[in-house]
Amino acid sequence: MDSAPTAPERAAYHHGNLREALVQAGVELARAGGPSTIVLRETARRVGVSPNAAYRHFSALPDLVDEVAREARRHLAEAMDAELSRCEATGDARADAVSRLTAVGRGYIRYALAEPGLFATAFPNCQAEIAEPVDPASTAAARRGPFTILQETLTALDGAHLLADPAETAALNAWAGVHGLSLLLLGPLAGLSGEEREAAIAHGVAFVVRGLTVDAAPAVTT
Amino acid sequence: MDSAPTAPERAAYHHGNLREALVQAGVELARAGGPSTIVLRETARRVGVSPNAAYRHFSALPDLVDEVAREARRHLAEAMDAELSRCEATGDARADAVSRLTAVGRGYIRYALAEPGLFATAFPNCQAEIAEPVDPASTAAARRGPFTILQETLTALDGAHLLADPAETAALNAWAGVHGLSLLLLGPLAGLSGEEREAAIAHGVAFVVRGLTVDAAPAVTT
DNA sequence: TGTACATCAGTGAACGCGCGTTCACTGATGTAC
DNA sequence: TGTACATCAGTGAACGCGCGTTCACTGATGTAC
Repeated sequence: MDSAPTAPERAAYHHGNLREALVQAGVELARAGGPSTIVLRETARRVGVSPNAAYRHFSALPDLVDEVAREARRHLAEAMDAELSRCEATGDARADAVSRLTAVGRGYIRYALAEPGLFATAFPNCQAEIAEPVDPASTAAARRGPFTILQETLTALDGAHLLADPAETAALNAWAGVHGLSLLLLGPLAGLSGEEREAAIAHGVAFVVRGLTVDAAPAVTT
Repeated sequence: MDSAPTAPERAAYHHGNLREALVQAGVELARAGGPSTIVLRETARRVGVSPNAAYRHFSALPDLVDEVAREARRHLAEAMDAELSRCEATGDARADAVSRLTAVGRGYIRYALAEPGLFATAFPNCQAEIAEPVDPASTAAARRGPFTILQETLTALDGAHLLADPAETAALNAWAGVHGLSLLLLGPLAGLSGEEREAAIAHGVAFVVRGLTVDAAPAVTT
Protein backbone atom coordinates (compact mmCIF):
# COMPACT_ATOMS: atom_id res chain seq x y z
CA MET A 1 0.00 0.00 0.00
CA ASP A 2 3.14 2.13 -0.13
CA SER A 3 5.47 2.07 -3.14
CA ALA A 4 5.92 -1.64 -3.94
CA PRO A 5 2.51 -3.03 -4.74
CA THR A 6 4.05 -6.30 -5.98
CA ALA A 7 5.35 -7.49 -2.60
CA PRO A 8 2.61 -9.26 -0.63
CA GLU A 9 3.05 -7.09 2.40
CA ARG A 10 6.08 -4.98 1.72
CA ALA A 11 9.06 -7.31 2.25
CA ALA A 12 10.37 -4.41 4.19
CA TYR A 13 13.11 -2.78 6.06
CA HIS A 14 15.68 -5.18 7.45
CA HIS A 15 13.62 -7.81 9.20
CA GLY A 16 10.33 -6.61 7.86
CA ASN A 17 8.01 -6.28 10.77
CA LEU A 18 10.02 -7.19 13.80
CA ARG A 19 7.60 -5.73 16.29
CA GLU A 20 4.77 -7.91 15.08
CA ALA A 21 7.03 -10.95 14.94
CA LEU A 22 8.14 -10.39 18.52
CA VAL A 23 4.56 -10.07 19.71
CA GLN A 24 3.62 -13.30 17.97
CA ALA A 25 6.59 -15.09 19.50
CA GLY A 26 5.49 -13.71 22.85
CA VAL A 27 2.00 -15.07 22.25
CA GLU A 28 3.45 -18.52 21.64
CA LEU A 29 5.44 -18.34 24.85
CA ALA A 30 2.39 -17.18 26.79
CA ARG A 31 0.30 -19.92 25.25
CA ALA A 32 2.74 -22.53 26.49
CA GLY A 33 3.28 -21.24 30.00
CA GLY A 34 1.43 -18.10 30.93
CA PRO A 35 2.63 -14.54 31.41
CA SER A 36 5.80 -15.29 33.36
CA THR A 37 7.06 -17.36 30.44
CA ILE A 38 7.19 -14.27 28.28
CA VAL A 39 10.84 -13.52 28.44
CA LEU A 40 12.68 -11.06 26.27
CA ARG A 41 15.72 -13.10 25.37
CA GLU A 42 13.79 -16.20 24.39
CA THR A 43 11.34 -14.12 22.38
CA ALA A 44 14.20 -12.57 20.40
CA ARG A 45 15.84 -15.97 20.01
CA ARG A 46 12.69 -17.40 18.45
CA VAL A 47 12.51 -14.62 15.93
CA GLY A 48 16.20 -15.10 15.17
CA VAL A 49 17.31 -11.70 16.30
CA SER A 50 19.65 -10.44 18.99
CA PRO A 51 18.06 -9.65 22.37
CA ASN A 52 18.70 -5.94 22.23
CA ALA A 53 16.98 -5.62 18.88
CA ALA A 54 13.74 -5.75 20.82
CA TYR A 55 14.60 -2.43 22.42
CA ARG A 56 14.05 -0.79 19.04
CA HIS A 57 10.35 -1.62 19.41
CA PHE A 58 9.63 -1.87 23.12
CA SER A 59 10.96 0.33 25.86
CA ALA A 60 11.31 -2.72 28.09
CA LEU A 61 9.91 -6.18 28.73
CA PRO A 62 6.63 -5.08 30.35
CA ASP A 63 5.78 -3.26 27.12
CA LEU A 64 5.96 -6.50 25.20
CA VAL A 65 3.95 -8.35 27.83
CA ASP A 66 1.23 -5.70 27.64
CA GLU A 67 1.01 -6.18 23.92
CA VAL A 68 0.71 -9.94 24.28
CA ALA A 69 -2.01 -9.47 26.89
CA ARG A 70 -3.94 -7.25 24.50
CA GLU A 71 -3.69 -9.96 21.87
CA ALA A 72 -4.92 -12.58 24.34
CA ARG A 73 -7.93 -10.44 25.19
CA ARG A 74 -8.68 -10.12 21.51
CA HIS A 75 -8.64 -13.91 21.14
CA LEU A 76 -10.90 -14.31 24.16
CA ALA A 77 -13.38 -11.80 22.80
CA GLU A 78 -13.42 -13.65 19.48
CA ALA A 79 -14.15 -16.93 21.23
CA MET A 80 -17.02 -15.34 23.13
CA ASP A 81 -18.41 -13.83 19.96
CA ALA A 82 -18.18 -17.15 18.17
CA GLU A 83 -20.21 -18.83 20.90
CA LEU A 84 -22.68 -15.95 20.78
CA SER A 85 -23.16 -16.24 17.05
CA ARG A 86 -24.44 -19.78 17.48
CA CYS A 87 -27.45 -18.47 19.39
CA GLU A 88 -30.58 -18.45 17.29
CA ALA A 89 -33.23 -15.91 18.12
CA THR A 90 -36.52 -17.48 19.15
CA GLY A 91 -38.51 -14.28 19.27
CA ASP A 92 -38.92 -14.53 23.02
CA ALA A 93 -36.85 -11.57 24.18
CA ARG A 94 -36.42 -12.88 27.71
CA ALA A 95 -35.42 -16.37 26.72
CA ASP A 96 -33.07 -14.99 24.08
CA ALA A 97 -31.40 -12.66 26.55
CA VAL A 98 -30.83 -15.55 28.93
CA SER A 99 -29.47 -17.85 26.26
CA ARG A 100 -27.11 -15.16 25.02
CA LEU A 101 -25.75 -14.61 28.51
CA THR A 102 -25.33 -18.34 28.82
CA ALA A 103 -23.40 -18.42 25.56
CA VAL A 104 -21.10 -15.61 26.65
CA GLY A 105 -20.32 -17.36 29.91
CA ARG A 106 -19.73 -20.65 28.19
CA GLY A 107 -17.45 -18.97 25.66
CA TYR A 108 -15.39 -17.41 28.42
CA ILE A 109 -14.92 -20.63 30.34
CA ARG A 110 -14.26 -22.74 27.27
CA TYR A 111 -11.60 -20.36 26.07
CA ALA A 112 -9.94 -20.48 29.47
CA LEU A 113 -9.83 -24.27 29.30
CA ALA A 114 -8.66 -24.35 25.69
CA GLU A 115 -5.93 -21.74 26.11
CA PRO A 116 -4.96 -21.60 29.77
CA GLY A 117 -1.68 -19.82 29.11
CA LEU A 118 -3.20 -17.04 27.08
CA PHE A 119 -6.15 -16.81 29.45
CA ALA A 120 -3.79 -16.29 32.37
CA THR A 121 -1.99 -13.63 30.37
CA ALA A 122 -5.11 -11.75 29.32
CA PHE A 123 -5.70 -10.10 32.68
CA PRO A 124 -2.43 -9.26 34.42
CA ASN A 125 -3.58 -9.37 38.05
CA CYS A 126 -6.86 -8.96 36.22
CA GLN A 127 -5.94 -5.34 35.67
CA ALA A 128 -6.29 -3.21 32.53
CA GLU A 129 -9.42 -4.99 31.44
CA ILE A 130 -11.98 -2.93 33.27
CA ALA A 131 -10.34 0.25 32.05
CA GLU A 132 -11.38 -0.68 28.56
CA PRO A 133 -15.10 0.08 28.73
CA VAL A 134 -14.76 2.69 31.45
CA ASP A 135 -12.22 5.04 29.98
CA PRO A 136 -14.32 7.33 27.76
CA ALA A 137 -11.42 8.79 25.78
CA SER A 138 -10.35 5.48 24.32
CA THR A 139 -13.85 4.30 23.43
CA ALA A 140 -13.32 4.78 19.75
CA ALA A 141 -9.85 3.33 19.68
CA ALA A 142 -10.54 0.50 22.13
CA ARG A 143 -11.61 -2.72 20.58
CA ARG A 144 -14.76 -4.47 21.65
CA GLY A 145 -13.29 -6.59 24.41
CA PRO A 146 -14.59 -9.40 26.60
CA PHE A 147 -16.04 -7.10 29.20
CA THR A 148 -17.87 -5.04 26.59
CA ILE A 149 -19.46 -8.17 25.20
CA LEU A 150 -20.64 -9.13 28.66
CA GLN A 151 -22.08 -5.67 29.19
CA GLU A 152 -24.00 -5.82 25.94
CA THR A 153 -25.54 -9.11 26.96
CA LEU A 154 -26.53 -7.77 30.33
CA THR A 155 -28.10 -4.70 28.80
CA ALA A 156 -30.49 -6.98 26.95
CA LEU A 157 -31.38 -8.75 30.18
CA ASP A 158 -31.83 -5.43 31.89
CA GLY A 159 -34.16 -4.30 29.11
CA ALA A 160 -36.25 -7.37 29.79
CA HIS A 161 -36.32 -6.45 33.49
CA LEU A 162 -34.68 -9.69 34.47
CA LEU A 163 -31.70 -8.39 36.42
CA ALA A 164 -31.78 -8.52 40.20
CA ASP A 165 -29.13 -5.82 40.48
CA PRO A 166 -28.00 -2.79 38.48
CA ALA A 167 -26.17 -3.80 35.32
CA GLU A 168 -22.76 -2.78 36.71
CA THR A 169 -23.16 -4.95 39.76
CA ALA A 170 -24.42 -7.78 37.61
CA ALA A 171 -21.43 -7.47 35.29
CA LEU A 172 -19.00 -7.74 38.17
CA ASN A 173 -20.75 -10.76 39.62
CA ALA A 174 -21.07 -12.54 36.29
CA TRP A 175 -17.42 -11.99 35.56
CA ALA A 176 -16.48 -13.21 39.01
CA GLY A 177 -18.51 -16.36 38.55
CA VAL A 178 -17.13 -17.45 35.22
CA HIS A 179 -13.61 -16.35 36.07
CA GLY A 180 -13.58 -18.24 39.33
CA LEU A 181 -15.03 -21.35 37.75
CA SER A 182 -12.45 -21.22 34.98
CA LEU A 183 -9.63 -21.13 37.50
CA LEU A 184 -11.03 -23.97 39.55
CA LEU A 185 -11.51 -26.12 36.48
CA LEU A 186 -7.94 -25.42 35.45
CA GLY A 187 -6.61 -26.05 38.94
CA PRO A 188 -8.13 -28.39 41.50
CA LEU A 189 -10.55 -29.92 39.01
CA ALA A 190 -8.09 -30.33 36.20
CA GLY A 191 -8.54 -34.08 36.41
CA LEU A 192 -12.17 -34.03 35.37
CA SER A 193 -13.22 -35.98 32.31
CA GLY A 194 -14.51 -34.09 29.32
CA GLU A 195 -18.06 -35.01 30.22
CA GLU A 196 -17.78 -33.97 33.83
CA ARG A 197 -16.14 -30.75 32.76
CA GLU A 198 -18.95 -29.89 30.38
CA ALA A 199 -21.47 -30.65 33.12
CA ALA A 200 -19.62 -28.36 35.50
CA ILE A 201 -19.63 -25.60 32.90
CA ALA A 202 -23.35 -26.01 32.31
CA HIS A 203 -24.13 -26.00 36.04
CA GLY A 204 -21.79 -23.11 36.59
CA VAL A 205 -23.32 -20.93 33.94
CA ALA A 206 -26.81 -21.81 35.16
CA PHE A 207 -25.69 -20.83 38.66
CA VAL A 208 -24.52 -17.47 37.37
CA VAL A 209 -27.75 -16.84 35.48
CA ARG A 210 -29.81 -17.78 38.53
CA GLY A 211 -27.75 -15.46 40.69
CA LEU A 212 -28.07 -12.53 38.32
CA THR A 213 -31.73 -12.75 37.57
CA VAL A 214 -34.84 -12.07 39.48
CA ASP A 215 -37.35 -14.87 39.72
CA ALA A 216 -37.83 -15.80 36.06
CA ALA A 217 -41.15 -17.60 36.48
CA PRO A 218 -43.34 -14.70 35.29
CA ALA A 219 -41.35 -14.76 32.05
CA VAL A 220 -43.64 -17.51 30.85
CA THR A 221 -46.33 -14.90 30.19
CA THR A 222 -44.02 -13.46 27.47
CA MET B 1 8.57 -30.78 77.97
CA ASP B 2 11.69 -32.81 77.48
CA SER B 3 14.54 -32.62 79.95
CA ALA B 4 14.96 -28.88 80.60
CA PRO B 5 11.66 -27.56 82.01
CA THR B 6 13.25 -24.21 82.83
CA ALA B 7 13.74 -23.05 79.22
CA PRO B 8 10.57 -21.44 77.82
CA GLU B 9 10.47 -23.68 74.79
CA ARG B 10 13.62 -25.71 74.92
CA ALA B 11 16.35 -23.30 73.80
CA ALA B 12 17.29 -26.21 71.66
CA TYR B 13 19.66 -27.80 69.36
CA HIS B 14 21.78 -25.29 67.50
CA HIS B 15 19.22 -22.91 66.11
CA GLY B 16 16.32 -24.34 68.02
CA ASN B 17 13.55 -24.86 65.57
CA LEU B 18 14.94 -23.89 62.22
CA ARG B 19 12.24 -25.56 60.18
CA GLU B 20 9.50 -23.58 61.90
CA ALA B 21 11.53 -20.39 61.62
CA LEU B 22 12.03 -20.89 57.89
CA VAL B 23 8.33 -21.49 57.35
CA GLN B 24 7.49 -18.32 59.26
CA ALA B 25 10.01 -16.33 57.23
CA GLY B 26 8.44 -17.82 54.11
CA VAL B 27 5.02 -16.71 55.33
CA GLU B 28 6.30 -13.17 55.69
CA LEU B 29 7.71 -13.22 52.17
CA ALA B 30 4.45 -14.62 50.80
CA ARG B 31 2.47 -12.02 52.71
CA ALA B 32 4.46 -9.26 51.04
CA GLY B 33 4.46 -10.54 47.49
CA GLY B 34 2.71 -13.82 46.91
CA PRO B 35 4.06 -17.28 46.19
CA SER B 36 6.79 -16.31 43.71
CA THR B 37 8.38 -14.15 46.39
CA ILE B 38 9.10 -17.21 48.48
CA VAL B 39 12.72 -17.70 47.70
CA LEU B 40 15.09 -20.00 49.49
CA ARG B 41 18.08 -17.75 49.82
CA GLU B 42 16.14 -14.78 51.15
CA THR B 43 14.23 -16.99 53.55
CA ALA B 44 17.48 -18.32 54.99
CA ARG B 45 18.93 -14.81 55.09
CA ARG B 46 16.01 -13.61 57.19
CA VAL B 47 16.47 -16.36 59.69
CA GLY B 48 20.20 -15.59 59.80
CA VAL B 49 21.33 -18.91 58.49
CA SER B 50 23.24 -20.04 55.43
CA PRO B 51 21.17 -20.97 52.36
CA ASN B 52 22.08 -24.61 52.37
CA ALA B 53 21.00 -25.02 55.98
CA ALA B 54 17.46 -25.16 54.64
CA TYR B 55 18.28 -28.43 52.91
CA ARG B 56 18.45 -30.05 56.33
CA HIS B 57 14.70 -29.48 56.62
CA PHE B 58 13.31 -29.33 53.10
CA SER B 59 14.27 -31.47 50.16
CA ALA B 60 14.02 -28.44 47.89
CA LEU B 61 12.30 -25.09 47.51
CA PRO B 62 8.86 -26.42 46.50
CA ASP B 63 8.72 -28.26 49.82
CA LEU B 64 9.01 -25.02 51.69
CA VAL B 65 6.44 -23.34 49.47
CA ASP B 66 3.99 -26.17 50.13
CA GLU B 67 4.40 -25.68 53.82
CA VAL B 68 3.78 -21.95 53.54
CA ALA B 69 0.68 -22.63 51.45
CA ARG B 70 -0.63 -24.96 54.13
CA GLU B 71 -0.09 -22.23 56.69
CA ALA B 72 -1.94 -19.73 54.49
CA ARG B 73 -4.90 -22.09 54.18
CA ARG B 74 -4.95 -22.43 57.94
CA HIS B 75 -5.12 -18.64 58.30
CA LEU B 76 -7.90 -18.43 55.74
CA ALA B 77 -9.91 -21.11 57.51
CA GLU B 78 -9.48 -19.25 60.79
CA ALA B 79 -10.76 -16.04 59.23
CA MET B 80 -13.79 -17.85 57.85
CA ASP B 81 -14.48 -19.44 61.20
CA ALA B 82 -14.17 -16.10 62.93
CA GLU B 83 -16.77 -14.60 60.65
CA LEU B 84 -18.95 -17.64 61.18
CA SER B 85 -18.79 -17.37 64.94
CA ARG B 86 -20.39 -13.93 64.76
CA CYS B 87 -23.59 -15.45 63.41
CA GLU B 88 -26.27 -15.69 66.03
CA ALA B 89 -28.84 -18.42 65.67
CA THR B 90 -32.37 -17.11 65.28
CA GLY B 91 -34.11 -20.45 65.49
CA ASP B 92 -35.20 -20.25 61.87
CA ALA B 93 -33.15 -23.06 60.34
CA ARG B 94 -33.44 -21.77 56.81
CA ALA B 95 -32.55 -18.20 57.64
CA ASP B 96 -29.67 -19.39 59.79
CA ALA B 97 -28.30 -21.61 57.05
CA VAL B 98 -28.37 -18.70 54.62
CA SER B 99 -26.75 -16.29 57.02
CA ARG B 100 -24.01 -18.78 57.80
CA LEU B 101 -23.25 -19.27 54.12
CA THR B 102 -23.17 -15.52 53.76
CA ALA B 103 -20.70 -15.28 56.63
CA VAL B 104 -18.45 -17.91 55.13
CA GLY B 105 -18.36 -16.13 51.80
CA ARG B 106 -17.73 -12.79 53.41
CA GLY B 107 -14.93 -14.28 55.48
CA TYR B 108 -13.28 -15.71 52.39
CA ILE B 109 -13.40 -12.48 50.43
CA ARG B 110 -12.37 -10.29 53.33
CA TYR B 111 -9.37 -12.47 54.02
CA ALA B 112 -8.35 -12.25 50.38
CA LEU B 113 -8.49 -8.47 50.55
CA ALA B 114 -6.72 -8.27 53.90
CA GLU B 115 -3.92 -10.68 52.98
CA PRO B 116 -3.61 -10.77 49.19
CA GLY B 117 -0.14 -12.30 49.24
CA LEU B 118 -1.08 -15.16 51.51
CA PHE B 119 -4.37 -15.63 49.72
CA ALA B 120 -2.53 -16.00 46.42
CA THR B 121 -0.21 -18.51 48.04
CA ALA B 122 -2.96 -20.59 49.62
CA PHE B 123 -3.99 -22.31 46.41
CA PRO B 124 -1.03 -22.95 44.12
CA ASN B 125 -2.80 -22.99 40.75
CA CYS B 126 -5.67 -23.61 43.11
CA GLN B 127 -4.42 -27.17 43.49
CA ALA B 128 -4.07 -29.30 46.62
CA GLU B 129 -7.06 -27.72 48.23
CA ILE B 130 -9.75 -29.97 46.85
CA ALA B 131 -7.71 -33.02 47.76
CA GLU B 132 -8.19 -32.13 51.37
CA PRO B 133 -11.84 -33.16 51.81
CA VAL B 134 -11.78 -35.73 49.04
CA ASP B 135 -8.87 -37.89 50.09
CA PRO B 136 -10.43 -40.27 52.61
CA ALA B 137 -7.16 -41.55 54.07
CA SER B 138 -6.01 -38.19 55.33
CA THR B 139 -9.33 -37.20 56.85
CA ALA B 140 -8.16 -37.64 60.40
CA ALA B 141 -4.82 -35.96 59.88
CA ALA B 142 -6.07 -33.23 57.57
CA ARG B 143 -7.04 -30.03 59.27
CA ARG B 144 -10.46 -28.53 58.84
CA GLY B 145 -9.70 -26.32 55.85
CA PRO B 146 -11.58 -23.62 53.96
CA PHE B 147 -13.30 -26.07 51.67
CA THR B 148 -14.46 -28.23 54.55
CA ILE B 149 -16.01 -25.20 56.22
CA LEU B 150 -17.85 -24.36 53.04
CA GLN B 151 -19.11 -27.92 52.76
CA GLU B 152 -20.43 -27.89 56.31
CA THR B 153 -22.35 -24.73 55.59
CA LEU B 154 -23.85 -26.16 52.45
CA THR B 155 -24.88 -29.33 54.23
CA ALA B 156 -27.05 -27.22 56.47
CA LEU B 157 -28.64 -25.53 53.47
CA ASP B 158 -29.15 -28.89 51.85
CA GLY B 159 -30.84 -30.14 54.99
CA ALA B 160 -33.26 -27.25 54.73
CA HIS B 161 -33.94 -28.23 51.10
CA LEU B 162 -32.72 -24.89 49.84
CA LEU B 163 -30.04 -25.98 47.38
CA ALA B 164 -30.82 -25.88 43.68
CA ASP B 165 -28.06 -28.40 42.90
CA PRO B 166 -26.39 -31.31 44.66
CA ALA B 167 -24.09 -30.15 47.44
CA GLU B 168 -20.95 -30.93 45.45
CA THR B 169 -22.03 -28.80 42.53
CA ALA B 170 -23.09 -26.06 44.89
CA ALA B 171 -19.73 -26.14 46.62
CA LEU B 172 -17.87 -25.71 43.38
CA ASN B 173 -20.07 -22.82 42.27
CA ALA B 174 -19.91 -21.07 45.61
CA TRP B 175 -16.16 -21.34 45.68
CA ALA B 176 -15.94 -20.07 42.12
CA GLY B 177 -18.08 -17.07 42.95
CA VAL B 178 -16.23 -15.86 46.00
CA HIS B 179 -12.85 -16.71 44.53
CA GLY B 180 -13.53 -14.83 41.32
CA LEU B 181 -14.90 -11.84 43.14
CA SER B 182 -11.88 -11.74 45.42
CA LEU B 183 -9.53 -11.66 42.45
CA LEU B 184 -11.49 -8.95 40.69
CA LEU B 185 -11.57 -6.81 43.81
CA LEU B 186 -7.82 -7.24 44.18
CA GLY B 187 -7.18 -6.51 40.51
CA PRO B 188 -9.31 -4.30 38.27
CA LEU B 189 -11.35 -2.97 41.16
CA ALA B 190 -8.46 -2.34 43.49
CA GLY B 191 -9.23 1.36 43.35
CA LEU B 192 -12.61 1.06 45.03
CA SER B 193 -13.24 2.94 48.26
CA GLY B 194 -13.82 0.99 51.44
CA GLU B 195 -17.51 1.63 51.19
CA GLU B 196 -17.80 0.58 47.57
CA ARG B 197 -15.78 -2.50 48.33
CA GLU B 198 -18.05 -3.55 51.17
CA ALA B 199 -21.06 -3.01 48.92
CA ALA B 200 -19.51 -5.17 46.22
CA ILE B 201 -18.85 -7.91 48.77
CA ALA B 202 -22.42 -7.76 50.02
CA HIS B 203 -23.85 -7.86 46.50
CA GLY B 204 -21.43 -10.58 45.51
CA VAL B 205 -22.30 -12.84 48.40
CA ALA B 206 -26.02 -12.22 47.82
CA PHE B 207 -25.46 -13.14 44.18
CA VAL B 208 -23.84 -16.40 45.20
CA VAL B 209 -26.63 -17.25 47.65
CA ARG B 210 -29.25 -16.48 45.01
CA GLY B 211 -27.45 -18.66 42.51
CA LEU B 212 -27.15 -21.58 44.88
CA THR B 213 -30.60 -21.63 46.30
CA VAL B 214 -33.94 -22.55 45.00
CA ASP B 215 -36.63 -19.89 45.26
CA ALA B 216 -36.50 -18.97 48.91
CA ALA B 217 -39.91 -17.36 49.16
CA PRO B 218 -41.68 -20.34 50.76
CA ALA B 219 -39.10 -20.15 53.53
CA VAL B 220 -41.28 -17.51 55.16
CA THR B 221 -43.65 -20.23 56.34
CA THR B 222 -40.79 -21.63 58.46
C1' DT C 1 20.95 9.29 -12.83
C1' DG C 2 24.46 9.76 -9.33
C1' DT C 3 26.57 10.95 -5.16
C1' DA C 4 26.88 12.44 0.06
C1' DC C 5 24.81 12.11 3.99
C1' DA C 6 21.40 11.31 7.74
C1' DT C 7 18.65 7.97 9.73
C1' DC C 8 17.52 3.98 11.76
C1' DA C 9 17.32 -1.29 12.49
C1' DG C 10 20.01 -4.37 13.80
C1' DT C 11 24.73 -6.78 16.03
C1' DG C 12 28.18 -8.56 19.55
C1' DA C 13 30.04 -8.38 23.78
C1' DA C 14 29.58 -7.50 28.27
C1' DC C 15 27.57 -5.97 32.89
C1' DG C 16 25.57 -7.39 37.30
C1' DC C 17 22.02 -9.83 39.48
C1' DG C 18 19.92 -13.38 42.37
C1' DC C 19 18.67 -17.61 42.07
C1' DG C 20 18.69 -23.14 43.35
C1' DT C 21 21.68 -26.49 44.43
C1' DT C 22 26.02 -29.21 45.59
C1' DC C 23 30.56 -29.96 47.68
C1' DA C 24 33.55 -30.97 51.40
C1' DC C 25 33.84 -29.28 55.84
C1' DT C 26 33.23 -28.08 61.14
C1' DG C 27 31.50 -27.93 65.41
C1' DA C 28 27.92 -28.86 68.73
C1' DT C 29 24.97 -32.33 70.83
C1' DG C 30 23.62 -36.85 72.49
C1' DT C 31 24.95 -41.71 73.84
C1' DA C 32 27.44 -46.02 75.29
C1' DC C 33 30.39 -47.75 78.40
C1' DT D 1 31.37 -38.85 86.84
C1' DG D 2 34.33 -39.13 82.73
C1' DT D 3 35.78 -40.31 78.29
C1' DA D 4 35.33 -41.91 73.06
C1' DC D 5 32.62 -41.86 69.52
C1' DA D 6 28.58 -41.43 66.36
C1' DT D 7 25.30 -38.35 64.84
C1' DC D 8 23.53 -34.49 62.94
C1' DA D 9 22.74 -29.26 62.24
C1' DG D 10 24.92 -26.00 60.45
C1' DT D 11 29.01 -23.30 57.45
C1' DG D 12 31.67 -21.33 53.36
C1' DA D 13 32.76 -21.42 48.86
C1' DA D 14 31.58 -22.38 44.52
C1' DC D 15 28.91 -24.10 40.28
C1' DG D 16 26.07 -22.86 36.33
C1' DC D 17 22.00 -20.71 34.83
C1' DG D 18 19.16 -17.35 32.36
C1' DC D 19 17.69 -13.18 32.92
C1' DG D 20 17.07 -7.67 31.69
C1' DT D 21 19.60 -4.13 30.14
C1' DT D 22 23.48 -1.10 28.28
C1' DC D 23 27.50 -0.03 25.43
C1' DA D 24 29.71 1.17 21.27
C1' DC D 25 29.33 -0.48 16.84
C1' DT D 26 27.87 -1.72 11.72
C1' DG D 27 25.40 -2.01 7.82
C1' DA D 28 21.21 -1.27 5.22
C1' DT D 29 17.75 2.02 3.75
C1' DG D 30 15.83 6.43 2.49
C1' DT D 31 16.52 11.43 1.04
C1' DA D 32 18.41 15.94 -0.64
C1' DC D 33 20.69 17.99 -4.15
